Amino acid sequence: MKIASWNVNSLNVRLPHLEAWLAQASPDVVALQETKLEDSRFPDTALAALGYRSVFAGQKTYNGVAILARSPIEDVQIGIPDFEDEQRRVIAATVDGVRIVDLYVVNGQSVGSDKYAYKLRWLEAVHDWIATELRTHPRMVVLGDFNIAPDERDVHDPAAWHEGHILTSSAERDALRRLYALGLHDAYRLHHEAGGVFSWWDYRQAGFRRDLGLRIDLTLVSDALRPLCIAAGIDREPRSWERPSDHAPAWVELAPLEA
DNA sequence: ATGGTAGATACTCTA
Repeated sequence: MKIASWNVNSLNVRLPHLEAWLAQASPDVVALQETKLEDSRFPDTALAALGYRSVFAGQKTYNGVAILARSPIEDVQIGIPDFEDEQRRVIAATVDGVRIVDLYVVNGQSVGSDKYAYKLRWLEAVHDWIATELRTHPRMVVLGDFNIAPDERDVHDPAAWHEGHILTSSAERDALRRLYALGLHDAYRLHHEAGGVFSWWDYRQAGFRRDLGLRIDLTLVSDALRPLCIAAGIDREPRSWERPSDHAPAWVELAPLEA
């Protein structure tokens, strides 16, 4: 079972990229972020033609998340329960017995800003919700654009991306460690100790050509799934295509599950 | 070097 995450930065623009990548990578489940589409405009018919069901929670201009799957998608949850938020950043559902939690984590703008405070509040709410959710769904994958680089290996220039910068600040990394403490494991790191492999490159300053990236798109597997996680990776290729998203797809492969 | 580019919307915000 191959499960992937991709921040497409406008599904309206990136539908051809998504279609091409689905055909070549053949994932079973895909979590999308930054679809930037109202639900009435979601291309569910085009995706169904490729064999994918879809559930989605979008809005105009900003945010927007979706889960695509070849198998039936059950028990869909939109947003964090008991956390008021107009921004469409969370969708969860069960596919083939695995709870999929798709997150588009708040960017945070700059350390100390109102948006940064919102990011930390939001991460706290996610933590408390996931803690509860794990009790009923021990087989869980939490994935998406985390907008946090876990450690120095995930940053092209740790001197520039330090503890006072968004995406690498101490408070953000502490929030990520609190998710790990629930029994969630960075699947990419389980299989790759070395750093220098990234999932996001700024459009500016020829970031991709110079490989000035960060690894901020993560797939976390629960304790129960960890022994079944047989591979993980980041597919850089779509970032090199014409008019790309600024993010590349990240994926994990799970061995077949017992019933 | 406080810029740069991209997307959506409406002449600016977010990332």
